[in-house]
Amino acid sequence: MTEKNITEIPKAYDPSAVEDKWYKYWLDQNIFHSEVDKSKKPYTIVIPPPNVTGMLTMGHILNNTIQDILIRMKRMQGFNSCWVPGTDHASIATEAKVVNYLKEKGIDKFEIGREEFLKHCWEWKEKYGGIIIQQLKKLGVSCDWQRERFTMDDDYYKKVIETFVKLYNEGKIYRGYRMVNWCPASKSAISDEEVIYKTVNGKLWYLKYPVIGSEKHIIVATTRPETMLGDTGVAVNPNDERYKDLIGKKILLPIAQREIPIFADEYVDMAFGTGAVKVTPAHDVNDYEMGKRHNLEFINIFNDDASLNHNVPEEFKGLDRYEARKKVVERFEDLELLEKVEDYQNKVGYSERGGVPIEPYLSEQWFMKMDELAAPAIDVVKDEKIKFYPGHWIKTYDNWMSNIKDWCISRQLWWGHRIPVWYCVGDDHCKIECKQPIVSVTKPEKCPHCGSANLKQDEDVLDTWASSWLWAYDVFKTDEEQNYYYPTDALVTAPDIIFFWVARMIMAGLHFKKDIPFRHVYFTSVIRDVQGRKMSKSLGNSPDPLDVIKEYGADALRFTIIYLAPLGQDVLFSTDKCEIGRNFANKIWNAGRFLLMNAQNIPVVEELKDSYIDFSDKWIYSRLHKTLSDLNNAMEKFEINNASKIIYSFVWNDFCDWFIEMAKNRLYSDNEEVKSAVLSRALGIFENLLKIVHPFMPFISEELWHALKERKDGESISTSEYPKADEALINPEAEREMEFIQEIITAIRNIRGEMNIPPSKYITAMIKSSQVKEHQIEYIKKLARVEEIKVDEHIEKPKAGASAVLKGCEIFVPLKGLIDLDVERNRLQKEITRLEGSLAGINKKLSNEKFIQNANPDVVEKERIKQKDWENNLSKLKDLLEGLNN
RNA sequence: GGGCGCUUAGCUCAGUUGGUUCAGAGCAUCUGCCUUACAAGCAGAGGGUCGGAGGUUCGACUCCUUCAGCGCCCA
Repeated sequence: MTEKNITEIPKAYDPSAVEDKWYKYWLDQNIFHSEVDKSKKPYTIVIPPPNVTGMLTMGHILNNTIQDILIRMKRMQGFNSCWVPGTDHASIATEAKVVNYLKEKGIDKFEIGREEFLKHCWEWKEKYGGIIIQQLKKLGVSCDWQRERFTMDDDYYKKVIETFVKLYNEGKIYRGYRMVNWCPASKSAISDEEVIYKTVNGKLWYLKYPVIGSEKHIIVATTRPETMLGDTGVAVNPNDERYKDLIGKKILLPIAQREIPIFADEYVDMAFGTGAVKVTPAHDVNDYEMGKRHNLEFINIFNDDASLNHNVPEEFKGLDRYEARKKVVERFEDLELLEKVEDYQNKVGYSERGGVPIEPYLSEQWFMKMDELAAPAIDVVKDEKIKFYPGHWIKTYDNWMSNIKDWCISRQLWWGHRIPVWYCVGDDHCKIECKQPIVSVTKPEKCPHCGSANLKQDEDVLDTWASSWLWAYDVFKTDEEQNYYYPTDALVTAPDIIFFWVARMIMAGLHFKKDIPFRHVYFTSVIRDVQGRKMSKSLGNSPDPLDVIKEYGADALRFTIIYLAPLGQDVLFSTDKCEIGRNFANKIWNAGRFLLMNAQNIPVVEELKDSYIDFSDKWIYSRLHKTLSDLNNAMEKFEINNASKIIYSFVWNDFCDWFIEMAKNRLYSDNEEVKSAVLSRALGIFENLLKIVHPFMPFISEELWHALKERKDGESISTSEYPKADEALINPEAEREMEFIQEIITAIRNIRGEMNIPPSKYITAMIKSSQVKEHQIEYIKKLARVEEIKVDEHIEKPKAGASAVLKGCEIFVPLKGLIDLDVERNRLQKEITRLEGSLAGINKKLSNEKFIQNANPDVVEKERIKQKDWENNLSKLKDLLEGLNN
């Protein structure tokens, strides 16, 4: 990169001018690519794969910025950083999109058949699959794009299939006719975790069922009257006196005209409704259990789209479940069997993807046995072999894992990993054994039992998570790579997939790789709008991250979102908050601009040693190394939000507000050697500053890093060495001295502010002290805009003037004719009041015998010193106030 | 019903092992400034007694109990 003409450096940082340029540079230089290198320690992250056809959201921005910060920092610290990106085929979501798309064109999935449909899916994937990846690049993430994976890549696909076969052979996968959560929209089973419970305002219908051989009715309450067509019993609690005499009798089910028993079961809650419940074993989980206990009939009344099937009276056949509900209620009214209707709030399970209420539905599905897989996975989290951030997620995880149920892994979909099971359709020679499924990675030639080649593969595909649970290691293709990169170091993910993904990855890792999949799990904040509502498409409250990047720059967005996102807290985000990041970028830009402008006229030297070093230099080194040390601590605890604040404060407060301002004195001096030393040193600090900033704001830091000096081809701040904290350079003495100067300057500025003295007016100040040293005076002059300073232990307070009392000194600002006595009295009085308050507290404490006895002697001593200092200051202030009144 | 989290300046949030130089930051507000890096800026100021109650302690925003409100997860 060539030297820039400084006059060309614009006053305001323009991200659009630099971001694309550097991203291309990083890719061209292959900086993000990692290869196995046994001489270096790996630092590995696998991306939580976004849906292949998804769009970038603010959640992705937060999540991926965090990962990039970790990866970039480790890369600079000498680790072999490897961040594997990729996408997830998102079986149900993608299939739904394609189905809808085809429907609009008048094409039906089932008419065109599986093969043709899958072609459309792949086309869709090719068309939209790259979008989110391209969007991520705009954010500046340093993924190893050569390693980009997709959960349906050929080799990954094969791993998923092999895993199924392996687990089947271990007896952990079985097929069963069970009640599952059925999504009538996608016509597929879904897992428990894909059911979202919503509170809805419904009704409670009280239906009268006539008891056979009696004039009596038994009244049952239900939120779903249409399911009565599948009722095969009525249950009451055995202890319920009201119904004791009815147990064992039968009722004649209205409409269906079926005789069904009244029986007793402990499960029934006597307090709910009438205490008698209708039992529909084929369409309710609890009823299913009761049905099994009492040998009831299981009558399935629904088709796979939740319309009524042939098991109901003619007039109901084909009706949608909600139409059927209306009609059942009408019929009960006609029959005068509707006792009453009440408003009722209940929780209804909705299909996460289909968006419609799920139907408990009996069907043949594949399940995975979970208890044995879960046991070791519980331990590694409990023992903190895997650490969660924030830690409170451990309990949630533990609770779920300890009550884990078998996992329904089959989906009645086509887009996904087709279950590697074949069935013998056979012919006349089939034997009993031919009914057994043939489980095989590749298609078997023939049935092992009867020899028939007439085999049919299972129509279903696997749940998406049954593929992505292998992500942590099967993204690495060879054993060598897996051995090197696995276990990965950190997983950064949204908390809502803790069960879907995190838990299952841990189980897969432990079971198949005999090791944890990652050492640290960072659960990100949830991004909300300023009103605290979740970002959602339907609310339209979710800004398009690309628009935000366009307006503020990727660095600004990255920094802002991190700055706003404390560990374990939700983030209330709005686009205009990106001013935080934009302004910060601009501040860094201008600090650089200032130094570079000076570098035009002042020679920069490489070798500085200790030439012309003064306390302000020592102080900024001290601050730098304290910052690095704090930063390390924060990052170790994954307090990334805190880290961003540490950086912000160092850059803005220490470096810009104080160090640069003080450096100006010497930069504008006549001594060329001093100027050169000061500027060179400032540039050195600034380069370190850029490195600290880089993981958070990669673009601007790269741009300025190159502007600082001539760099070799291919060099990048990304691969430069991260500064190490050096405890020896943390200098308490310089910090104390600086603090003293800062207090004096602030005191004078305060007087200026309160007296409304404009910056253009220079003033005189007197400092009564024995501690102010000669070399400090110029700094005080410069920063407090003072023309002349007198320092002496024996200075007398001038007649008309403002004053301030600090530890170790008194400050007087003569203001003949300018002083407003009332303002000055108020200033002093305010300070007196404050001190008196503090002193009262400390006096009380020190006069408390028990405090003296029980408190740590160091604490007592500290309090005594404070007491003395404050008393001293107080009496001086009182004298000053007194003097003012005379 | 079970679990988890939150309640600190007008707003959004920090506050590690309990000690009035930790009651703090950013934004917002007020005042004065285009001071030759930055008005996307500089300097100064006002503003909270830390949800309520009780307890432990010489001492609690910080520990315990309880109540109230808000949010999330699971059943």
